[in-house]
Amino acid sequence: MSEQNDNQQKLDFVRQIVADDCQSGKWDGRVVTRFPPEPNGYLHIGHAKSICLNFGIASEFGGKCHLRFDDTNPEKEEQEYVDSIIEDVKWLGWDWGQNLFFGSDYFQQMYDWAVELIKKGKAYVCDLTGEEIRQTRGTPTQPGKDSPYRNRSVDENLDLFEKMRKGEFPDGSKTLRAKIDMASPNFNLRDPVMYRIVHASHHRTADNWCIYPMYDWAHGLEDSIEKITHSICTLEFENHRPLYDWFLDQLGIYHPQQIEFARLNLTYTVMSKRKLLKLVQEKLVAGWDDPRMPTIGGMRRRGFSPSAIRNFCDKISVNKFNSTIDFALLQHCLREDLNKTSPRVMAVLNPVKVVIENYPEDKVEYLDAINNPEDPTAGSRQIPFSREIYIERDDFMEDAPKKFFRLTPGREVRLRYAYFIICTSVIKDPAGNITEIHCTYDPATKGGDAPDGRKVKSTLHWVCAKNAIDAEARMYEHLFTKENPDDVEEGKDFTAYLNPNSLNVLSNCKVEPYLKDVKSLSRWQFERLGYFCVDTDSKDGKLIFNRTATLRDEWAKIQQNSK
RNA sequence: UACCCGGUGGUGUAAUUGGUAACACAGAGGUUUUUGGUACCUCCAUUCAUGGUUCGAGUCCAUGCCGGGUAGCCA
Repeated sequence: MSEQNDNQQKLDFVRQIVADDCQSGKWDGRVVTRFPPEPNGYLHIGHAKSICLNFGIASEFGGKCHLRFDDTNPEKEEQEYVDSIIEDVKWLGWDWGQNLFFGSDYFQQMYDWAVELIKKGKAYVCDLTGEEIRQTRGTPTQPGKDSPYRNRSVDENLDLFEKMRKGEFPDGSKTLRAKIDMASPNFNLRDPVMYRIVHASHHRTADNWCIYPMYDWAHGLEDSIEKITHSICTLEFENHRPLYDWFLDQLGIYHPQQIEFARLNLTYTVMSKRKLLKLVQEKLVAGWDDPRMPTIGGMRRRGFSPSAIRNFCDKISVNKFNSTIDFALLQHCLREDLNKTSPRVMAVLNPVKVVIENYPEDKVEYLDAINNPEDPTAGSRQIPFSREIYIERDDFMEDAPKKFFRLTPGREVRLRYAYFIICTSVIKDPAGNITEIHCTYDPATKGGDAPDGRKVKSTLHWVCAKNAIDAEARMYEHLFTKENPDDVEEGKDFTAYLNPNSLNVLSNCKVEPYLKDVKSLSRWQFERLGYFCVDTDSKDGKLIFNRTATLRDEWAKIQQNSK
């Protein structure tokens, strides 16, 4: 058993079940879980919760976790999704070893078991149309009606089922149904469909099959074949568990335990595949990996690290009731990791030129800058300094309120790793916009400390004008303005709450020359601004950064509160 | 109005399984600081309601209230 359990750390209810089973020897000490995505879309942060749960349990209890594609619906599934899912799970840092499986590999076995159920008189071929099945299913308060085909003979069922498989019937003309109880209070037991006829080519089995198993029939069999011990799924399958159990019991085959947990909800985001697809299709975002999307691909491109996501999944734990996690918790996990791992660098997003009047015209000197104060092994680098530099426009105010500590006429501030400067004058264009700020510097403060011990209230980041590299920064905010975009008013849909400011492109940024050869997707902290990640669109000569997250910002809070 | 599941601070999870509500996030205030970052400190709930069992209930029982899920030939 794992260290975590030896230490008697709090176990969530799923892990508690697994721990109890290990203790009682229910599965002979085996722990086998699985992550079973349908390859019909991209993975998102909600899937990450499930992935971390299943792979996490396997690794903590010395078991295995299978990656299994539940590919039983050829009309929706594609190889492209299989590839992206594999990439995403790997990126998150999980390893399934040899245990990569596909539900479609079990089609023959499933078929044979269906035949067995027919022989036992537990399944029948039904000629009702979809509409008729719906009409005879009954309502919550009324039982359904038996299908007129319910009592066909075993031989007839066997014959018809074989013909279904051979392609002798058109799509939708017949189904194979389990013969259970049309009066069951649980709809799932009102003679559920096991097979439907679909003449569609499957991404793996091509045209070998024209009948495809339904989820309820297929899923338990897949679990059984793979000798899964704990089949963990989301809450909406709770009502399906009796059916999961029924199929396995009728067949008398290996029977895993299904356990349901609540799916993840996050403030300011939508999680359903349908809604995410709509955002992509209607071009409300740039694609599945748009950095504003909660998809794993989007988050990767935004600059999230796998460990930030995994820590987040640990912290939220799992439970059986619906809850909505504050986006701020995700952000906290992100910053916690990025703070420790991201090299610091200086970049000016919204530049204004500063001329240091008493600094020699042609001089360039190199100053020592620490790469990461949280990580001594990250070392330091040399940054160029000269008479003209850029600072952030927001770091200067002509008429500053008392709580503004930054540059303002007559006040001394520090340029990080460089010198103290004092603003002496401001140059404006005819329209009144500031074009240059003139300052003087104190040569004795080189490196950022005054030998006489005098202090300054603030430190500014800057970039040497002569050596600066141009860059673009894509500034992101929440995709939605509303905490719960799913909570819609009459006549609106969730897209009504899209944040018009969710993307703001700054194309005139200046970054220090150290960033010349950055690698795609590398993560940096721009001092005093936030964490940034090199976008996949970034090229030599055209640097593009995505703002992953801002730093916590006291000054922004003060401004906000004074409004 | 059928069946299933669930209710602990603003949010998310804990509570030695009946022993006197803990941790984290958010928020507020403060200390430190060459990032208004980081780190650190302080403050912020008597557990949906009402009854009951008990020396003792967030934990057990009853009733009620509230929330979620379920009527695809989707998963």
